[in-house]
Amino acid sequence: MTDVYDLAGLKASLEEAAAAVIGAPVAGAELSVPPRPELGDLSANAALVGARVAQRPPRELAAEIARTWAEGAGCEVCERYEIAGPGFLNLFLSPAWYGGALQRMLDRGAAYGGDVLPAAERRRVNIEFVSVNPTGPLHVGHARYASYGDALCRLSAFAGHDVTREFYVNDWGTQMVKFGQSLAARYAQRLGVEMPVPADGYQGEYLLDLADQLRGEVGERYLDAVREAAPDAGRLPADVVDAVRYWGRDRVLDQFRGTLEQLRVPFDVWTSESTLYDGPGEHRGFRGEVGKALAQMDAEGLLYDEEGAVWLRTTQYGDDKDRVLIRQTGESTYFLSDIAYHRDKLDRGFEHLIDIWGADHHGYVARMKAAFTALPPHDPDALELIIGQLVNLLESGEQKRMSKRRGDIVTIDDLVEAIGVDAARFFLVGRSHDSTLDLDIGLAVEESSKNPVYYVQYAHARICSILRNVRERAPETVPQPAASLPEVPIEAAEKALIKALSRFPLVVLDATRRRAPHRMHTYLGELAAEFHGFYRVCRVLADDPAVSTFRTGLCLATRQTLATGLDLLGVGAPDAM
RNA sequence: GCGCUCGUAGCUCAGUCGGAUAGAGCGUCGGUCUACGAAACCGAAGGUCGCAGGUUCGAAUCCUGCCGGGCGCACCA
Repeated sequence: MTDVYDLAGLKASLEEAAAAVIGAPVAGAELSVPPRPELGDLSANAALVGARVAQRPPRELAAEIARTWAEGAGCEVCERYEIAGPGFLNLFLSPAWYGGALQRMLDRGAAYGGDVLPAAERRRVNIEFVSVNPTGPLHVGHARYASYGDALCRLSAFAGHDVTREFYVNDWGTQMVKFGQSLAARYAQRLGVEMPVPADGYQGEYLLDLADQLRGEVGERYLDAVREAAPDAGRLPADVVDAVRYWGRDRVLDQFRGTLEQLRVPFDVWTSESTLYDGPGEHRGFRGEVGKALAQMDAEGLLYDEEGAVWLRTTQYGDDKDRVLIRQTGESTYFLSDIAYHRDKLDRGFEHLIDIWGADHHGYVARMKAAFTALPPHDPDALELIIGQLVNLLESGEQKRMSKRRGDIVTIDDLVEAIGVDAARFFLVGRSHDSTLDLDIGLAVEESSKNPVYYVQYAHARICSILRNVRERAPETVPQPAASLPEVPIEAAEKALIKALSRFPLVVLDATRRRAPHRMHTYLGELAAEFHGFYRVCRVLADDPAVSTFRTGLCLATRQTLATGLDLLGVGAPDAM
């Protein structure tokens, strides 16, 4: 079933040969491009990796693997091979391999690179990201997680997972009460009532606009309540604060949707924390999903009462200390909501849960993992917590602190307006999520024309231009969908480009498995560079029509791969720039 | 103090489940448009891969210790 014209298949066939020689499967063998072209087209380290198990010298092993492979699976495509260095097996592939590989890419069209996950690895997966309390605008930090999460979703779905994208709305608890009080205070001010925003409330100016809107909709409905409580927003009656905060939440969520849509980050499901407290059943004074979770934890004997609070024994599952679920005041903690929420996600039929959190939440990982494991099905591997590092905001080299409550933030809308969606997305997903990211807005604007995204997009536009030329001046050389490409001599630059293209499915697989979309970013830069190199050396509209047809096919495959890869990162592929 | 994480070229970063002479972009210097897009290409300069040990045929990659930056260590979220 392995197809040696596909890089993954070629690798598999080499591993089979190695396994046959050694008598045991080799783990961790890689197929790479050698550092210098004269060393060969591809290089396999199977003999080096397998030497220890086989208890034989690597070079001797490599020779035997090479012979087995070249006489078996590789006989059609192996021109010759060399054993090099400590035991690398360097392959020189025949022109037939290059033609066959390109042919397969064209045959698959837009599907090329997709469905690469083995069936056994595919899951119904829920990816939750951005999730933020709806108390103010989304800022550039959120943009990073939005870009990362969205790219991970696109990659995972393309690779073969069944992906649901979810946004968890933290609209319950202390922060939301502060938000309600702050908004009510701004509303009061608009009505001429003296009521400052609470010191630990949300000071941002965006609340002024919301307050105006609120006043426009409800008029003076809350005037009496506001006068009664003034000047202390903390004395506002709960029903007023609730009404205001839920109204405000809905407005903020509308803004979220608009901003995220503009950033090309769609969500399938929006779940409100507050809805977890609604529903049938009751346990320890809580209903809905939260009540269900509490009942289940009691059934497992995980809860105890102490100092007037209800605690969960997370220490039994690796946490530093036990955690409070129900406070002395009788209120739930955020942690309790979160347990109920994750339990519910499993109930909804997901086999694998991924949460993407900012580094400022990493202290929360151990307890979440512990709680999740404590509940059936007691499977820690079903929940994957990905910690993304933060965005460092700089202003002319100086570090700048953002605070949502202070209202001192650079929003996603600001960023998109400044440099555009494509440049923003490409930049934000260009580095590993494990590294902190410096962002200087001023510098980003100044340098946006140098953003590497244009390098990749330029390659795409250039190909489109070439293809327009070919269709106009030599339409008969455009490869026909059903026909095979002609056999022609293949230049080194063409080989390099085909090799780069043939890596694409492996990059999709690797980026998906490692949750590392930035690998696609890096790859696209390399692919574009190979194309520009090809373009310099090889004329597509050649004297020989067969050569033109082959090269046009190469352009088509490159154009498709660039477009697919860019789309996986949420970036557009323009026909002209 | 404890935990997580990062430390690679002047700057921003790839490469990190061990592999050949450690890469890219930006910046600097020099060269390429009378044939398909110069937003491109070619070349040069630029490195104790934070430091010190260890593991082995082989370490930027794994282990230990130290140094430095970021982030956490709530009955906030």
